[in-house]
Amino acid sequence: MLSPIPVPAVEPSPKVESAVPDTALYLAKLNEAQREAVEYGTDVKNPAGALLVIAGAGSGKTNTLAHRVAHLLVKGADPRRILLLTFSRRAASEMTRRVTRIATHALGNRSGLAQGLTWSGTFHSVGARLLRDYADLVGLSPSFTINDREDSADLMNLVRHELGLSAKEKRFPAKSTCFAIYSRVVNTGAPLATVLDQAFPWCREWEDDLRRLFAAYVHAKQQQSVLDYDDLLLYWSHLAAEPSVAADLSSRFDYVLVDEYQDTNKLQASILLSMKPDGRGLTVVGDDAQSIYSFRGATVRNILDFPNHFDPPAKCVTLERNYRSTQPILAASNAVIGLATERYTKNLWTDKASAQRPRLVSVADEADQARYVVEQVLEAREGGMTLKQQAVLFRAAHHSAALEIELTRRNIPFVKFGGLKFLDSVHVKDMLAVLRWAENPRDRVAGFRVVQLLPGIGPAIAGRVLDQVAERGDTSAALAAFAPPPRASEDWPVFAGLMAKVCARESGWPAEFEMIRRWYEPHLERNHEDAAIRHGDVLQMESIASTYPTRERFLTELTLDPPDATSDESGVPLIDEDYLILSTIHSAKGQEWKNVFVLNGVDGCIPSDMGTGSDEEIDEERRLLYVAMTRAKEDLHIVTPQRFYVHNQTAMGDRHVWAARTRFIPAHLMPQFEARAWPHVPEPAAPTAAGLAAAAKAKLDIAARLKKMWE
DNA sequence: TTGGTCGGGATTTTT
DNA sequence: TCCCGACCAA
Repeated sequence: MLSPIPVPAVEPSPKVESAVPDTALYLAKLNEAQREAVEYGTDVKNPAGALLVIAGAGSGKTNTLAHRVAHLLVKGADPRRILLLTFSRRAASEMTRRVTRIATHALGNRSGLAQGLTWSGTFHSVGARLLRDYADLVGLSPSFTINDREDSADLMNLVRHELGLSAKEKRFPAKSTCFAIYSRVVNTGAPLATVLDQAFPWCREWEDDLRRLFAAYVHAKQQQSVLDYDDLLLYWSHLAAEPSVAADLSSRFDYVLVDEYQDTNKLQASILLSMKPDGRGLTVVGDDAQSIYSFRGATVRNILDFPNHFDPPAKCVTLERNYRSTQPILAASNAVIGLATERYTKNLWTDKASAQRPRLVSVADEADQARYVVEQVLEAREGGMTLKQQAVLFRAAHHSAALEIELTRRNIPFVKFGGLKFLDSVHVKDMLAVLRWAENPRDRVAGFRVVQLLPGIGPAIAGRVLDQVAERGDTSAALAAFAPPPRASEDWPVFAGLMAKVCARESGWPAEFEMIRRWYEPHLERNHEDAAIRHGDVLQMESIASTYPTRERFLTELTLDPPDATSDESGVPLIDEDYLILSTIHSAKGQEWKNVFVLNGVDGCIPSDMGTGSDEEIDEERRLLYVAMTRAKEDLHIVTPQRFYVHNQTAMGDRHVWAARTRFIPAHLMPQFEARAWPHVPEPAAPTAAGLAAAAKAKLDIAARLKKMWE
């Protein structure tokens, strides 16, 4: 059943409209192209066709988009009928904050309007919200739960065992690989065979088994009423393609605005096109030179082909003026991206002059790289630059390992973005599994995990418990009736009692979190050496939990938008404390710092030796370096260790390799950089005769001393 | 059936 | 280095 869309309660406000001529203060601050992007087709009674904004790095993209939204509100658009799709929730809240600020200037005390901007978030989170509204219609239980990547891989693994694929002679691909293949097929819409050829050639031989596995996986998800990330898009796209629903769905929103459009995939594009088939009210913003998510199925074609999806073609505005970086940094970045095989749609310029070219620093190894960064960071701080204004970027999360050790040793606080997540730790997952199982008793992965927390219960008995629960359709009753093995007889009734209370929502949210935590504590102590640190995490989770209104909201939002920073184990720095930023290049998207260090500017890291298969992959790695470089406002250091250690790779004897400077900075680009070696090696002074004699004497002395040890 | 130990193998980036 | 499956003892 579709609920009618509420009529906007916003009364028209002629006073405001007439008080805001085109030269309004907030518009006057924009440059010409930005203003064009902000003002295009904002007659609220008659939204114009699609708009594409190509916004180069540092060209004020977020600001422009925020102004456009604010401008729409000023012109009388209903904030509840604006859909704002951003890349992360962090980007969404940043956007809301700016819109509020701009609207406050323009609207005075009516700025509360921006609070009504409730439909903003990632494709996935918006998808989840819409699907709860339309759950009945698509045959979903409204209490469906969402599996994160690990959970999805676990489910894939359960299914794989059931199909007997784990007992093959040759080893079947790992569960996470299976899931990655599945996900890529869904997101690109390409046939399995193609995906295997292009991205997973070493799994080619398993095609038939994989197809069976995926069919069973889909079946299992439906049985258990769980969705994975891809399902949120997949269900949404099917919903939007269904004529009877499509009209209702698309009429919910007058304006749809999408940020970081270069990182959307085919599925996401199809959703947009079915929501706004004629493009009216649709705005997408992005930069084809910053597309770095093709491993997730994103395709630059989305942004390049966008205009011609519509008739007449979408209006295009290009923002080419860079407000972020100094001229030498921008010149070097342009030179790097200029070597791509594909030509990009714009050339960035700036008038921020500087004499300092980006530095290309050669160091001996990763240890020296870490020391160099620390020395430079501290020096900049001496010069008045806070740690927060500086960032260290790298291709893969583990590249910062040596640096993290050095920072910890020197007591320099840091926060790391990307890589291992809060959610990936076992204790966090254990707690979430209890909640998820209570929320959705059919969620087998969650139940399987929870039941096995009890000593004396392993996979076999856990399987039986879950079968009982499924049979009865009532978790509390099934658990109460279950006869546990002797070893678990003491723990069992306590556990069954806990689940009964949680399932019945007896204590309510968030009180039940504390109840579960108390039950979990002894198990945590028993299973982990470092229980104290983990316990701290669980307490932190408890305080996060209390900020959500319901259990369902907590679960959904935590899986779709987990806290993405992990920090040094010595303690999470307080918000107002100063700390250095460490981040994967992917997680640095959209951000900027005064002083930026790029680690491991060598072949094998950038480009990653995993991504050198095809020209497309190499170009993506090149864009990655471009993204990293264009984060810098004033100073940029690309560090190239001549020797670095190989992690997580088939150790063919050698634990390290001799590395060459990244191929993206060939010799003819060197004039763009200031090359230097660190530490500075002074010319060795020629030994004097006296010195040699002294050395010879020392050698003898030492030899004598060593002998003496054993006398 | 559980839970421990042992050995072989491993593909980066995230919603 | 860490993860996963195989194997074994209780």
